[in-house]
Amino acid sequence: MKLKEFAKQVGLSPTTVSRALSGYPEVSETTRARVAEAAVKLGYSPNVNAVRLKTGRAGAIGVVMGRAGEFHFAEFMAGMAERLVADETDILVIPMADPNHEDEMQLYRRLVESRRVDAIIVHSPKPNDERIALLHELGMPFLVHGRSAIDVPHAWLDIDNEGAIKRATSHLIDLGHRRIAMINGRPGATYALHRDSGFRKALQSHGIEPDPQLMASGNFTDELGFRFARSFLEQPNPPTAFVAGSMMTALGVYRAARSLGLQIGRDVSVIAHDDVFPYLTADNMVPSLSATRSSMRAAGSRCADLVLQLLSGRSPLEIHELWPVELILRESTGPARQSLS
Amino acid sequence: MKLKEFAKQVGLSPTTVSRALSGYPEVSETTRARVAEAAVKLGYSPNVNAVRLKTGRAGAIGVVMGRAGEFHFAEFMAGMAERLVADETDILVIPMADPNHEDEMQLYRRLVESRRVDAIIVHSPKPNDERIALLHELGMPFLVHGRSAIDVPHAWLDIDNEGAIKRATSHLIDLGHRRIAMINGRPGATYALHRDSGFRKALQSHGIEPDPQLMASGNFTDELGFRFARSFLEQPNPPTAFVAGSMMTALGVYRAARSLGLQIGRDVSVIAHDDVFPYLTADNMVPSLSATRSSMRAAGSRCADLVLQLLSGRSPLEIHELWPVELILRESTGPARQSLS
DNA sequence: TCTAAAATTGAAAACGGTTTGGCTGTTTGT
DNA sequence: ACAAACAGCCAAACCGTTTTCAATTTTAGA
Repeated sequence: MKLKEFAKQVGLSPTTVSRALSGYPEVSETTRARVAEAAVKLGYSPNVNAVRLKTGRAGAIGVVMGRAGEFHFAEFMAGMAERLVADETDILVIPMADPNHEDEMQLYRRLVESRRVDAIIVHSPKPNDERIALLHELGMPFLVHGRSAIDVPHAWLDIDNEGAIKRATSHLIDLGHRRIAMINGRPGATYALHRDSGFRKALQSHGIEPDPQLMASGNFTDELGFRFARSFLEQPNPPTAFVAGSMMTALGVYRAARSLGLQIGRDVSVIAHDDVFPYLTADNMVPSLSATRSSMRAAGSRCADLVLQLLSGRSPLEIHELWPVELILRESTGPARQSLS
Repeated sequence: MKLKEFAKQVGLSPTTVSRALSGYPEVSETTRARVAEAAVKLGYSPNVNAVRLKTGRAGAIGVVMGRAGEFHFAEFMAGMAERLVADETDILVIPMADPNHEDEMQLYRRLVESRRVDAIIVHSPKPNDERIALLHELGMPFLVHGRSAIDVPHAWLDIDNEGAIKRATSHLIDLGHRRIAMINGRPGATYALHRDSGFRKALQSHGIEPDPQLMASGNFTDELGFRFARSFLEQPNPPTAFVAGSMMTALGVYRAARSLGLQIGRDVSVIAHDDVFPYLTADNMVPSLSATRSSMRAAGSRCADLVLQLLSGRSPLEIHELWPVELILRESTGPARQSLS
C-alpha cells in the first residue's frame, strides 16, 4: 500500500499523513491517533527506499567483516543488535574481499560513495590507521572500536588493554612468577601494542627484563595457543606463568601444559583475556580460568549507542570512552613453584 | 556527483550514461568505454537509494540473528560474505528483539513490508515452521538453511544430520558400545529431531533400546556439555560413549570425563558434530576429537549462491540440497571397555 | 543512390515518499 | 471588534535514478 492510496483511505492528504507518522508537531493529536490506528489496521508502512532517497539517510550502520570471521564478531554484533532494534536502524555487514591493503581502502571509499550506510564502525585500528584518515577526509561519520594514535579527530570506545594486562602481569609477579610468557594478538593493531606495553611495564616496574623468547603473537586460535605454549614450555628455562590473549588461546595453553604433565594453577599459572562468550566461560574451565574480563557484547551495544549519538549531532570529539577491565582471579593462578627445569 | 551532472560532463544524456554503466546492450562499446573511464576518473557512482527505489530491488539479503548470537552465526555469515562480495549484494543483519513468538512473526512481516531486503535466509527451521508459511504467503523469496516438513514450496539447503548421527552412533556400536549418551541441540528445530532420529535408528537397528536417561538437549555451550555429561556419568549405569552436538558441547564432555578421572578414547568415547571453526579444531583437542564434520562457512557461501539464483528467477522447487556429512575418526573413539560401574 | 532495418541516443515519466511554502479557519491580545 | 498569531491542513516540488517511447543516425540491401 502506498502513501497516496493510504492517505485517501484515511481522508487526509499525503502530507498530513506523512507528518502524523513521523511525529511532526504541526498535526493535531486527534488526527495523529487516527492515522496511526489506520496505519496498523490497513498495514501501511512507508517504503524504506523512498524515505532514504528523500531524506538522504541510509538507516543503516556498516561493519566491515574481515576475512577471518572472528568469533568475537558475532558477540559484538549481537550487542549492536540489542541496542539498534528499537531504532529502526539496520546493521550492514560488509565483507572484505581481500586482506590486500589497497583494496581495503577502496572498499571503504566505495562504501562511503554508495551511501548505503550512515556511519561505519572501524575495528581493531592501528596506531596510524589509514581507514580513519580516509573516513575523516570523506566526511563519513564513524566510530572506532579500539584506539588509534592518528592525528585526526574521531570518536572511539576502547577497553583499557594496557591496564588490564599490566594488572594481570603484576599479579603474577606478586605471586612470585618471574618467567612469564605472553601470547598476544596479531601484531599491528593498537590493542596488541597496548597489551604488549602493559606487559612490559609490569615486568619492568618489578625490575624484570622482558624475554623476547617468551613472547609471541598471532591469531586467537586454540592451535596457536597450544603451539606457542608448548614451545615455550620446552625451552631450557620455561615460563611459570602465561598471559594469553583470548579464551581460545587459553584452551591451547591448557592443552599444552597438560600434554607436558603440568598442573595448571600449581605448576604453571594462566591468565587470559575473556570477552565473555555465552558458550565458553572462564568459570567453567578446569581449573577455572583467571581472566581479565570485558564484555564484547556490552561494547557492541554501547558502540551502537554512541554511533546513534554521533548521527544525531554529537561531536566526535566528545565521544571517547575507555572502559576499565575487571581482573577475576580463579584457580588457574597460584604462587610460583621452584624452577621447573 | 549526480548522474545529471556527470552526464553533462561526459557530453551524453543521463539515459545513455545509465545504460552504459548498467551494461545494457543498446549502447555502443566505444561509448560504454568512454563512460566507464569517466566514471572512474570523476568518481561517479549511482546513488544506491535512488536505484533501489526505482528498481524495487533492495540489494541486500536479510539474516535474522537470534538473541543468542551463536558462534555458528559468524562462520555462516563469513561464508555468505565470501560469495556476495562480488555481487554488490549486502548482508542485512536483523536483530530479533524478543524470543517471543508473536513478535518474531511481526518482525518478519515488517521486514518484508519495509522492502529492505530482496530475500531472507531462515535458520534452524522447525518441522512446521510458521516463518516459512508466512514468507511464502507474503511472496518474499527466501531460502531455508535446514529443513522443514511444512507443506509449502520452498528452497532449502541442509546437511544430512540424521545420516551423520546415525553413522556416528553405529560406529560407536560397532566398537562395542551399548550405553551411548546423546547431547542434542535445543529441541524443536528440525536438525535436532533429525539427529535424534539418526541416533535412535542406529541403536534400534542394532537391537538397542534408547535410554531416555542418557538423552539431553539444550544450547551448545561448554557448560551444558559438562553438566549433562557429568550427570550421565554419575548414574548407576553410566554411558561408555557420547554423541555431542557441537564443539563447545564436546569441550564440556571432555571436562566432565576428566573430572571423574576417565580417559577419553579409552574409558569413554566421544563423537561430536564439528561445524569447522578456524579457531577451535577437532584435530587439536587432546585427545583429538572424532567428529561428524560439515563446514558452516561453506554452507553460508552456498546459501548465498542459491539465494542469488532464486532472485534471478530459478524456482524454489528446484533448490533442494542435502549435503552429506563426513565422519572423521580420531583418538576420542575407541573400543568399549568393560562396565565402568 | 535510395529505402528499410538496425543501432544509438534522448526527453520525459515514473518510483514513493518528505518538505517547503501557502492557504484556511480559530484563538488571542487589546 | 479587529489585527495578529497560530494551529491544522494541503498542493506541488523534489530526491537521483531507471525505463518507456520516440527520435535520430548508421548500416545494409537492392
